[in-house]
Amino acid sequence: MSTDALYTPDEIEQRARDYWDGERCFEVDEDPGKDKFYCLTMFPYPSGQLHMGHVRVFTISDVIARYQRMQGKHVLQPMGWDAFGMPAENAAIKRGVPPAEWTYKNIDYMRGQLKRLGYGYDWSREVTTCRPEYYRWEQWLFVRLFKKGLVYRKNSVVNWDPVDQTVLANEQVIDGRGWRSDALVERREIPQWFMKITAYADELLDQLDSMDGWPDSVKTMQRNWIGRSEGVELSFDVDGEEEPLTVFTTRPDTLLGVTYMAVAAEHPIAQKAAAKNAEIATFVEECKTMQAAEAALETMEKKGKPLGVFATHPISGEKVPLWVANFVLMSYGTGAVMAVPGHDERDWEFATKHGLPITQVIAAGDGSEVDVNAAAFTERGTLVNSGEFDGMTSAEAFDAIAKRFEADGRGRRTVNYRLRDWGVSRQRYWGTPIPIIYCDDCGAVPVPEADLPVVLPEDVKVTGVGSPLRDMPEFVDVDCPQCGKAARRETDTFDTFVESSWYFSRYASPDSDNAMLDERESYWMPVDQYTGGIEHAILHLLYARFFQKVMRDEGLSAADEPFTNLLTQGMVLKDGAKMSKAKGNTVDPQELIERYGADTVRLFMMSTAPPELALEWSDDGVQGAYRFLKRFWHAVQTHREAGVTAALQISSLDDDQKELRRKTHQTIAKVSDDTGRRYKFNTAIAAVMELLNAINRFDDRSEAGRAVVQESLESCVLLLAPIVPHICHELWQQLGHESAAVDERWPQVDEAALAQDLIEIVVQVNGKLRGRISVASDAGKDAIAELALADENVQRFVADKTIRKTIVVPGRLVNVVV
RNA sequence: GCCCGGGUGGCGGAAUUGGUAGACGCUACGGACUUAAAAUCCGUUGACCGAAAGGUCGUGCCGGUUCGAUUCCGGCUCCGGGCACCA
Repeated sequence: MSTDALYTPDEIEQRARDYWDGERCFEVDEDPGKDKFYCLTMFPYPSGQLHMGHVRVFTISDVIARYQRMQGKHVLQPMGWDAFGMPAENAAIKRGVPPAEWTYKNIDYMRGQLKRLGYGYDWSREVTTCRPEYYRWEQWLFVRLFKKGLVYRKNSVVNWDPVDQTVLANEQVIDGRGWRSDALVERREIPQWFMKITAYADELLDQLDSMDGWPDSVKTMQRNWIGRSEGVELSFDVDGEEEPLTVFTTRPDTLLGVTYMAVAAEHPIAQKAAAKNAEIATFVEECKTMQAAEAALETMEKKGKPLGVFATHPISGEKVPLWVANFVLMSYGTGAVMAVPGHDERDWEFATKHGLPITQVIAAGDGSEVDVNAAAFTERGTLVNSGEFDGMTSAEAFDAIAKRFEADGRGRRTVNYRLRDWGVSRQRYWGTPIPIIYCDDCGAVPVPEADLPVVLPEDVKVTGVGSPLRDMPEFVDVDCPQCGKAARRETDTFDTFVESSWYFSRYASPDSDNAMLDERESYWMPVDQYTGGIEHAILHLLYARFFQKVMRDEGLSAADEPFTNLLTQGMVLKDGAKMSKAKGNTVDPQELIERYGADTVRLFMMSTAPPELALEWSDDGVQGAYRFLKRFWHAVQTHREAGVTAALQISSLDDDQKELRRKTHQTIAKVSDDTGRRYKFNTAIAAVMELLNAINRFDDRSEAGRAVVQESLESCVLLLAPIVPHICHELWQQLGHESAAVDERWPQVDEAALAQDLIEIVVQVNGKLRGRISVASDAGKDAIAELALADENVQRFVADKTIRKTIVVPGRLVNVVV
């Protein structure tokens, strides 16, 4: 074989890229006459270089985009940068480089990597969130929401590092200590800004029911996260307190089983008791060293102390002891809970540990024995030991008790959500400045629209202690926009989830400098296909849905939901663990691209596992992908070297030619379904590999034989074009086409080519495989059964036994039950 | 702890609606080509029994439904993701 027929990915991929760039293939306008398809990937944080997880998700999305383009859709696939975040500050602390400089340098490098991988992005729409042109609009929206009452300020808990005098992210707390200082982390309450996502809780919940394009697992997680529960809010009088203690319960039917109550360490009742009692004071102090993360809270040892204070049970009138407990949080609900140890697991454990009484007030609905001293009985049932409510079902008692409280004015039915309002303040430098000015006279005043954006100074020194913004008088010292008096600018920045909650819309009008979104938004939104990591199933995807509704209600969009279809991909693992620098098990995509080319990397990623599953990295698997591309390349070269191919004459094919043609069209059908509907690219690739194996085995150099091979090879090229676009671009031309593969339509199945005279059917006896028979594809059930029984091996198992039943599944199997 | 996933050969995985378990690829082994190596090509490859035909077992564990279960149901177990300041 001549040298120029060798597979040389470097040159081939360069030529394909030059063509796409030269023709501006992936730049799209808003053409109302065309059927749009908006294909989006969760944009990356510019950490420095692409990792395998990026390569995987971007390739999945690019395959879908290119497939949709071959379906004739007007496809938008944009790319941008989620550019604010902690790593830039950490790099700055470590190397003294300003975060902005570090970030922009990373973006430039990673953009080059993305281009080398051949993704079909419309780079003219690139969005970078750390640019004032971008973040000014979220400042603008924040001010609008402030005026609308959807934004408010309240105290909330952070992890405080007493040595570095700084707020730590949960990630920076390791075993309860600061990651840099190693100091014991404290809970500290500071005033922070919140967005009222709870105002949209019901809509966020209800709409999930009609989101057919989302995986059930993600919808279930979001439902549970929102956690809507109907219950009753009721109050207990407390000895020596003016104000009654209010609690929420979803199980008012268990009310007579309350044997104690628990309040948070920060609760005024606990504080008062601590002032009088050293032991309680010590315990309350101890509660401060807890972490803010819920996982830490839920897994820690449940501790408490009796306060020596009693509440009066609102129905029985009995005295109920109050405890202070480390698992009750002041910031959630009312900071107090009623405890029913007989019918709640956590209360049961706490009561057992501290010798508190356990009372049964619910009996099993089916009358079976219940022993609440052995374990909490958490099911609903029939009330016992509950005075006038005895004999009611849990549901009846719920109503009766709720009514009683409503009549007394001591409580009310209410709906409670697990979902909490979104705290958007971060005590960090590298983020969007929160557009608020604090005035001694006017309070918190939003920055007027005309003064936006509040630009983040980029020329700073980050030390890791305190906030750089706070030390910059030119940033902090401003006049109050309302009264003109000297005032102070807010130095906190937004949670970076704010930027990622609306970037998908900004891609439609990335250059709009007089509006957050313009009329182009209505052409592209909602996103047709959104692809990203399953780790974003709740937070990012819920915040983005919330923002979409907020933008809709501000008249910026007509869409209720931002993402019609969602695909969540698994992680890339090596040796069973997530690839990460910390574990030292990363594989640099750049090295592989340089060695094998982008197509090999893309092919390996798509062929080794379906998108949703975790993908186990394998160097040998990459080799296998490379080998396949070489075989593919050589198959086309071998075919070409035999000269020009004549037109295919379908009517005059022999059996072998028909068989290859059948395999070709079976493959088209399979790959179309796998790529277009199932998103199982691994089995799509396996099917094309099978077809190529069949082509290589097919040794018919006749004119008709070569025509069949031509059709098969062309099918392979088009079916693989979304996955390995560079090699397919080249091979398409080599197969004699003037047009570019990127502009071709997806191949169509010729149903006639699929027809088969004889099919194989499996014969089982008592569910065990005993033989195979060949039957006419249109044979009736009786004929199939007769043939099955005639099989020699089947006879061995049936011969001397009575046939009780014969099950015939046409086209599949026969099962003889003896 | 709570919520959501997952567990199939030596490995990644396939089996789409309850119907042939192991497609396709990798590894390993054997062979061809080569002075040699690389590359490439051909063959074998779940375990066990058997010369073969063929048989027995087998999809994390225990149990159930069914003519038939990797698939459905109940109970466990291990691994992963999320848990509101990693992105």
